Amino acid sequence: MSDFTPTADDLKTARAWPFEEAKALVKRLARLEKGKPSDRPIRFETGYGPSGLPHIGTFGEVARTTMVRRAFEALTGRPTELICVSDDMDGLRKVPDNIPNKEMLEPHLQKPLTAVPDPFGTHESFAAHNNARLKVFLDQFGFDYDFLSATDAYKSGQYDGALLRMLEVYADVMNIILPTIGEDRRQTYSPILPVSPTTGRVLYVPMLEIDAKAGTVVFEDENGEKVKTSVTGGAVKLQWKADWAGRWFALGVDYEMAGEDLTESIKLSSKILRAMGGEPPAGFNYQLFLDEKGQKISKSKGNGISIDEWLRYASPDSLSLYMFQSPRKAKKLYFDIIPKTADEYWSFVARYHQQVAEGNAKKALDNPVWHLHGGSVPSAQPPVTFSLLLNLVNASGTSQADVLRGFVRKYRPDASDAEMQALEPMLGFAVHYYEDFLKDKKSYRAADAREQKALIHLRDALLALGEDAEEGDYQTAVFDAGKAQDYENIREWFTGLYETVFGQSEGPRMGAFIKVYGAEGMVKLIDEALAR
RNA sequence: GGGCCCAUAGCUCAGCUGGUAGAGCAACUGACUUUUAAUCAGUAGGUCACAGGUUCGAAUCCUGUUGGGCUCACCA
Repeated sequence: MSDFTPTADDLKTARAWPFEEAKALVKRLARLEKGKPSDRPIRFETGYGPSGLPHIGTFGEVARTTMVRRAFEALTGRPTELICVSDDMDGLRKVPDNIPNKEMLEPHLQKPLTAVPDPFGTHESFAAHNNARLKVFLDQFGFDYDFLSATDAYKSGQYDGALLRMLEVYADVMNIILPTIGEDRRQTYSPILPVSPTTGRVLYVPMLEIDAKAGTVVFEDENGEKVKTSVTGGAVKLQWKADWAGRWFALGVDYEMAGEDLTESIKLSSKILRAMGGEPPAGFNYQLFLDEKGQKISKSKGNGISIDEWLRYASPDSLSLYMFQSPRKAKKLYFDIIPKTADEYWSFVARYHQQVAEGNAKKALDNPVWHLHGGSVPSAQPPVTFSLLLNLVNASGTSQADVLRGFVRKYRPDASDAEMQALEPMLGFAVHYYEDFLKDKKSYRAADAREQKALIHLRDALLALGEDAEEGDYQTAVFDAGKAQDYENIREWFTGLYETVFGQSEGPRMGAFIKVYGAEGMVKLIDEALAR
């Protein structure tokens, strides 16, 4: 690690967007605290609908929020925390398509997800199952966060204050929300959704009476009976935008970002929060992802890239880099950018260490990798780029990590153990990429008469040389084989060799390749080519 | 139609408290000539979407236009 400690001045002038966000947050706090800062942790939040599986947007949101968090910490030195809230008290609206035992969920429609049994049979509820999956997902990337179940928050009384406050300003809240919804819905709308004491379902019914002092509401239950209930302790939950405002109020959220599709919701929730006497968190709306053709990526269309696909070909760090870049711009997310982003990541790492060594703090703070790693940038870099590795894997036509590793040793004999270690994950990515995209593009042709002779010549030479010859000897053998057939331009022979043996018109430097791949292995490849 | 966001080299982006356009990759040329890749050296490539305005000076600020994305019933 070549970390450095930026000066206050460096930090103040840092312009990378996480710093801009951090500064906006500082302003918010200054306004709020009026010169007497508390020592409470500054709270960052991300929220999830628990019915959906974690996806690339989930990663992006947590990664980006974490970048702002780290920038804020560096800027202010204040303690922070990130709360990931799962909205698991929401009613089950419909049975998802992508689960087993669908029929067992039917009777539980409209119940809070924490009250719906787990169709996978592994957890105590459907919500618990999805929450566990979310946590595994986040942990896989090493995110630092505190998980909060909305159901727990309601039931434990953590939201009670917000609920009671909501009753006090009920009329204002209604006035804010009603103009934004349809005529029909207005008649029955309520920001407060009671849970039916008889059926356990989340009810979308109007409040017949409200007693802010007592903290109670009256509504009509599904059986037609009027029920009076306290709003505390999980007897009711808040609906969507009110829920967001209530959560901000109850948790004292200081920072939250959201996709731009939620811009309007944020505005409305902010109004509600202000009506309650709260101050909306800082944050911004990041843009959605597009596919190669500029179409919006949606799970139903199946276009674009999933997070699993990205991680099959490149590291989580490279994905973080992608998330760092231009968050306000709708970005195209498709396969071609993966190798590029992977290489860019390492070149930023290299540049970062150079910037630190030169004492150029401004540049270092602008460098994406500072933000990806919160200032602790790994020092060991792989000795080759991903695109070189792809060339190698493609040229050699091998998906054996051993052979690739050998190649890299040849090319970069002075690579340290740490560098070779950093190469390891990259080898797997390259092999995947080769197998999925490059392998099928190979097309072998049969050798013509002259090429056959030359190949046989080379084959015999290799057998004679055996496994222990020098790289140069192998290289010479290849040339001799070509010269013996009187190729006027030796390049022709190489092209023929590549096309018949490797199935492409370009290939690896032969001497090095044979040394690493083994003379015997090469003989085998030649035999295969001769048999075509 | 209203609101919000975006528009810089082929690609991905940087440049934003206004001061003669940058990087990486791709492309091209050359060197090594025992090919290719790599490496090294170099070249080319942009009226900063368009049009106005403010200014001594605008990619940068303002207005408008065009193009793209999101959003404006319900659900989250």
